[in-house]
Amino acid sequence: MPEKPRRRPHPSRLPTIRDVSRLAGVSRMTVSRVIREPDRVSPDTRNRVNRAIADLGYVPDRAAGSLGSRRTGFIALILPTLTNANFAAVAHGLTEALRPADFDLLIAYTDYSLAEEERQLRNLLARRPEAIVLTGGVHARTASRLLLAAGIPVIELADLPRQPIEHAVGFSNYQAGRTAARYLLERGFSKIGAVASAPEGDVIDHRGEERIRGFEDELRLAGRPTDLVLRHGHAPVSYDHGAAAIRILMERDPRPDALFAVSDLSAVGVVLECQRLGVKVPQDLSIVGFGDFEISADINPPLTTIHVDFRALGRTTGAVLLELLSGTGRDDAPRIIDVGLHIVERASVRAATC
Amino acid sequence: MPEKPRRRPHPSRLPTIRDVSRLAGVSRMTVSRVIREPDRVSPDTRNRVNRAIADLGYVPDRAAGSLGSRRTGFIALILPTLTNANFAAVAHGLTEALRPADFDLLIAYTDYSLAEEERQLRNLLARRPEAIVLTGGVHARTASRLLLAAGIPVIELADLPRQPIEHAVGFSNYQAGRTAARYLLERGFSKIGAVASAPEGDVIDHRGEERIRGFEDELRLAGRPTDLVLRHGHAPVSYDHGAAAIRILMERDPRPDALFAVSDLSAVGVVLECQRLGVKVPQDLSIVGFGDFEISADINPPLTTIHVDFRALGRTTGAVLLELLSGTGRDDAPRIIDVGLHIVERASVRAATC
DNA sequence: TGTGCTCATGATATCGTGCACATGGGAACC
DNA sequence: GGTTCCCATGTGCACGATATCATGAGCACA
Repeated sequence: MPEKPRRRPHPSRLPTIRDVSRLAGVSRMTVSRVIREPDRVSPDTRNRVNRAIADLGYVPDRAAGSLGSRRTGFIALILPTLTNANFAAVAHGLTEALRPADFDLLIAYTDYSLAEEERQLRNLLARRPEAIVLTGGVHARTASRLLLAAGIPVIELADLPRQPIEHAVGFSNYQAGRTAARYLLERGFSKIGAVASAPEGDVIDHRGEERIRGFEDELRLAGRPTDLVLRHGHAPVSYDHGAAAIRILMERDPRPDALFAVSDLSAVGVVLECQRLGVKVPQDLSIVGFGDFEISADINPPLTTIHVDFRALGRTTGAVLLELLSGTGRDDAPRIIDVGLHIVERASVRAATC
Repeated sequence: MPEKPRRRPHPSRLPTIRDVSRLAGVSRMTVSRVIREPDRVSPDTRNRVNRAIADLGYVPDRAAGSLGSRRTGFIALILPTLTNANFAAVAHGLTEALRPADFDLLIAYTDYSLAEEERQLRNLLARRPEAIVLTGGVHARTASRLLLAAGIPVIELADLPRQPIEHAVGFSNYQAGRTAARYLLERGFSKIGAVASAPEGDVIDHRGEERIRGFEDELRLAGRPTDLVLRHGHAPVSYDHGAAAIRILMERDPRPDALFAVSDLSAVGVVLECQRLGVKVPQDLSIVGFGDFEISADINPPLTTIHVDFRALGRTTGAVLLELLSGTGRDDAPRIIDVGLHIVERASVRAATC
């Protein structure tokens, strides 16, 4: 028996599952099955329904579907910015991993502000994501509370915090800084400096700051001074940041003979400014960067830098997510995955003098 | 009188508007009003409800809300890629404009594939966006049909197609190419070349191809040959593309004395490779790019290029969107907005020889 | 005092889909 | 041949919110 008649819907509305069911002469539930578990519908009926779907141009409303199923298919992603190629790569990698499972990414960015992160978080929560991915490290207190109260998996990205909220996929920025310092120390440099951004209000590059902290600690452990570590400008850094910073440092006495830049973007700026100033890299100044951006390999000289595969990081995060979400709900032990990092040696560092 | 009792909800669920209404001793409708039109609720009641909201940590479920209100608050954005700084800037600009009106961006990217664009489109439509923004120009036939059938505003971005689907905010890539050619012709160059990507399957940079088409047309109108226009590699182009392309062109006889690169990324690669090859820019080779990326101003020599303010383009698109969506539904005349472009003269082009 | 208006609030009916359970027919089994 | 089971399909309702209309109190005005 057909379903009881309803008020005629507004004619300009998008077709609904009911329109399809009427056209195909089946119940709504059968249409729903054809879409989600076609094997459980007889081939004959299935064809009829599929034709009706095509004729009407029917596209299921996922908002409506998620109301009942409690599955929105959304994953929330909060990044500092999209204009950084490495963060964009994270988004790409995550999408790659998630797409086959029919998840959509809800992307927000904070411009490195904690207050903005919290605002974005609150906003995203209203869309009922099934998991939240955000850059790891420092969060506003209220934000942490919101994250815990949401009752969904939380993955911190790109840094392994000492106290992760729950899961984390990334690497130790602190160790990255120490690695850079050790690399320069081992090569016998004596006047080692660094360039980073300075905090401005709540706009702080916490991961960059971790790297510089590690860098300074390693210098101190080696009994070296840290007064050539320059914090200048504010996040996000870019070419101009490096250019301005190196101009300042070259006024210092003594001048640095080696430099770690908190980001390749800044490091590239240093290299280009050195070209203009007539400072020879690496003869007069050696440079190590972080991030291994595309441009880093192409400038002259190509940049020695710390490489992290951010796209893979995104993919790994996606894989962890799928595991957590497909799971039976048990086994929610925190995943802490270190994707590691390594130095890519190019020509911006002078060979050891010893 | 209180609402009729319901089955006790699952205890671990997120609080709903009903939980709030019970705690505050009001109806659900009143809670809804406190959130969306607080002025229409008495201060006393409003405070009670707000306290209940805070106590429970209630966050409204927008998916549920949109079912009734037919307003999802989603704007769909389809871009070729996120790893291009100019497209990322579009996303930023659009977000800026849309955030105050409480819209969220649903971002998808196609990797320059038309088939992928259509897939993404179909996927996005299931979220019932209130408008669709996508890069303008060429689309799959099915995609165009889907766009029209969706019954929502469609804005094409970053190119002004000859036949826009509906609205368009951007500039003429064809004119950009002609402008570049005219610029080089006026400066008296005789062996003018260009580098672009070649189509590969359905992976085509249609906007870049428009620029090259304009460039070639202008050369032809001036009676010049176009055999130094090189299509090489496939989209998206980057530094390596330019480096490889210039190596090929420098084998040609005659060699070009001036070059237009379809994108600054490629142009920067050309400049850097010229540094390595010992080709002097601009003395031996002059270069004009497109896009005015951040790196373009910082390399040596800095790049003469065609500038388009993509962030502003995003903001303008957002403003148009708000106008279209706030409107009464009438006045849906197509908006075609040309944001223009201009040449930024730097040092990569030799001064006129005449 | 009666009429009419505004204001604050509530009751009810959806919005479009998925879940849980019901139903009926046919095959399989002893 | 009766019982059991499975398969294909249908029914009813819940999901969490909003739109619409209803209600009653309070007030102004003639």
